[in-house]
Amino acid sequence: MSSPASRPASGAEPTRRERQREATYAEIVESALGLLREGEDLSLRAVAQRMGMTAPALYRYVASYSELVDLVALRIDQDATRRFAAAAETVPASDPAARLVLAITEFRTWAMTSPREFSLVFAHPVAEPGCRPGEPLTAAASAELFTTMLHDVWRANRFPVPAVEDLPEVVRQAVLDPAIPGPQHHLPVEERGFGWVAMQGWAQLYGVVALEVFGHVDVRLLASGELFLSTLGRFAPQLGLGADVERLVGLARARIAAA
Amino acid sequence: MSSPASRPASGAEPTRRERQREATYAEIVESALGLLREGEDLSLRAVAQRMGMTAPALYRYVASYSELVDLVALRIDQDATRRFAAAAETVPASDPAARLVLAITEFRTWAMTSPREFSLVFAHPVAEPGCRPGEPLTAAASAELFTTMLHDVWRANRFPVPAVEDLPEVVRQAVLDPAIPGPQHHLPVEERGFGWVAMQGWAQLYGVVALEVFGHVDVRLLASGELFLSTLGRFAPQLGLGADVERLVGLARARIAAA
DNA sequence: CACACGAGTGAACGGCGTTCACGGTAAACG
DNA sequence: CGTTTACCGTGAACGCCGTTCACTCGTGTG
Repeated sequence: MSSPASRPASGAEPTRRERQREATYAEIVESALGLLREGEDLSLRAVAQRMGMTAPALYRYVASYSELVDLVALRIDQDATRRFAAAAETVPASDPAARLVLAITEFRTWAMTSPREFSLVFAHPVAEPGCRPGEPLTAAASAELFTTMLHDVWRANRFPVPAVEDLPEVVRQAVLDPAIPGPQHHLPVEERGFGWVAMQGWAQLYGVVALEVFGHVDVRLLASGELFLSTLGRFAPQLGLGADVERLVGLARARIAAA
Repeated sequence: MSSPASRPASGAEPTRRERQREATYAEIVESALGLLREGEDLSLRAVAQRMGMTAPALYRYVASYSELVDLVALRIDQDATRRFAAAAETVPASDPAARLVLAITEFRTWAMTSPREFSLVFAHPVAEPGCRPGEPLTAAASAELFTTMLHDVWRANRFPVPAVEDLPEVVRQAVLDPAIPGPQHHLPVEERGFGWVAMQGWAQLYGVVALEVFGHVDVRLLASGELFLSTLGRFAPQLGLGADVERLVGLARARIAAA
């Protein structure tokens, strides 16, 4: 059954074989990404062929096709998150609202230009038979980034968040023990209401982007991104950014136009 | 290439062969639905076997596997829409807001209990390689239903909608010539701003439901539906239902608890 | 009656995920 | 040093898939 590769844990330098193995892992994911980028189907055989190997050999590294997909999805999420962060960096840290807006605008642009990658990461697990909702995806780097950036906004302007004790029971529990890593863990208990606002914001963002990517929006509206922008404009005031809405939406519009 | 079945258009009664053919069509879709319901994989061979036929025979009815999927998705959308409408009917037509809320709550419940059907209809086209965003899906019965119900709310309370001339250029064009059939077509031009509100509302609803179905929400929050309810509560005021929010959210909460 | 056409079949092709028995090569050990 | 062991990769095979093609019925039409 070959347990998931006996990593040296914290042992000293990795041995030759281990380095080799790690390199092959990387090449597998890289090849898979290449396939996706070129519009090819993602399959074990195709990945193997790209590496000059045969499909069964890949089973020394992944237990199944779906594990390969998970691996790739994880990597896509990480790469994309780096890209979102880079978009935010184009503006000084003293303007956290602008950074947040640029990052989520980049999220939308990325999703529109890489729909297959997007759906792999964000709409993947449900297509297979015999799966129930629940069990959140591992790919959460982007969610953590957005939460952190929203947290920066909150640190700057302390927009109002619901009191923990006013939240419904289940929500309170979820907020007090967040499933996704991030800055919420370090918040004092009284301020954990922030997490609830973050979830709602994420739902808004994800919703409009998914709707656009999956083709449920009038084609003529897609390029302009007006639906996305209006969602942005509607949510910003809840983040204490009411006075800044026009500037922020303008920022997002400019970035969309530039893409 | 056998154009898509030479229907008798508006000709008198259908001939024997045509009735037979129509029945087979129906049985194909029915068998496919059965497979989905039972958690089996959807495949031409499986559908054929279920009907006591062989796979190649299906090519007399559908041109390809993906056309079968489209057919099934269309049917799922229709069935589900009937279900949403039935949920609305449990409350008098004099209370359009309650009807709308019950319908979309049923939409969420349906999506959560039939995730594969949901993703077939609402997250389908992007997974295949070589497809660009755009070209909206045919499955739009549910969208039309929700728009109509929102329109009923608007007729009752005339909540404010943006003036057509205030809308961005592309939005105005889309609103003046809607892609989805519905009551907007019969609206006087000055009132077409309603369509923009409808799209935004649909984006909200779709977003939170998709997020939940695709497992990007804390498991503990799923059953209660609090994220959905809070989205509802946040959007209702924009529909001139500010005074009614508690009642409407209560209605939705009760229906979720009952399911 | 003869004809044409529609529906359905079986065989086949290439591709897929996956399993398995087998070789070779590099590391690990005495 | 030699030997053992563990790992990496192969080729063949299985059963599934979508799809094509030549073929056979049986029915409806002229």
